[in-house]
Amino acid sequence: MATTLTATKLCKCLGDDLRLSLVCLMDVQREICVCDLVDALDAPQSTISRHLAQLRQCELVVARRQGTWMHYRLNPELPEWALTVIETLAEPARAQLGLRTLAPVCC
Amino acid sequence: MATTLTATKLCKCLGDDLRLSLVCLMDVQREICVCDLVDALDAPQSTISRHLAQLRQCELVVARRQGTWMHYRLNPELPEWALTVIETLAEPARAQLGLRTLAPVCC
DNA sequence: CCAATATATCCGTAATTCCGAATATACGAA
DNA sequence: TTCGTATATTCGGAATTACGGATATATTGG
Repeated sequence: MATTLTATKLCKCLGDDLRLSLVCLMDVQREICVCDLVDALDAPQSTISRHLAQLRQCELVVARRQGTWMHYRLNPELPEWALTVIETLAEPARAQLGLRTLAPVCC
Repeated sequence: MATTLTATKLCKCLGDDLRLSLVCLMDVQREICVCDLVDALDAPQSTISRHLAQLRQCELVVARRQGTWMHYRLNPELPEWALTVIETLAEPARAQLGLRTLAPVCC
């Protein structure tokens, strides 16, 4: 059920270290596939997948299937304000979370 | 215990309708006192106060006492990025939350 | 000191969110 | 069809957060 993205929902999505990491990584890299996310962030696959589902449900990200792989990226139809928030947070978040820009392993 | 404001913490603070409302109101009005907040937002006083305490603890807002009243405002020493996020969210949030610009009752 | 007002904190409970192992599903290749 | 890989979903329990009535604290005025 695709609900509209509200300010509160966006913040809820970004108010979690793991989800914020996911979003930040997608903000730099155009597209990332799940396996890369799984080994970039130190968390079990099911956890990553669950958070991705949440981001999808809020329409923050979209997925593209390529064979068995799923490629995620920020929803290109994100409202202006949402994108601004994400990009504003990207830098402090990267520092806070110690995100290394990841070299794509798979695909 | 004043901890540093991280991106995640900011988002957690803003990821709640009531707290987002509080922050938005402070973003327009320079300073607001609790009683005005209590009757602007439809919630019991203890709830408002609890959320204000949380915002204070994250150093998102600061309080000034004037007699029995407490005046709250956004922390003027907020990092740039945090302020940008708040101001970016202000408009969509106001729409989402149906915030009327409140006429100060007390003080 | 006492009363009144404004605000903060406590605390038990309810609601929400999070976790990750297990399991299911989707797809390509053989 | 069967296997192997990639990803998604389920589900029960743990952890976090939210709620609000009751109560505590702070301040002013008498």
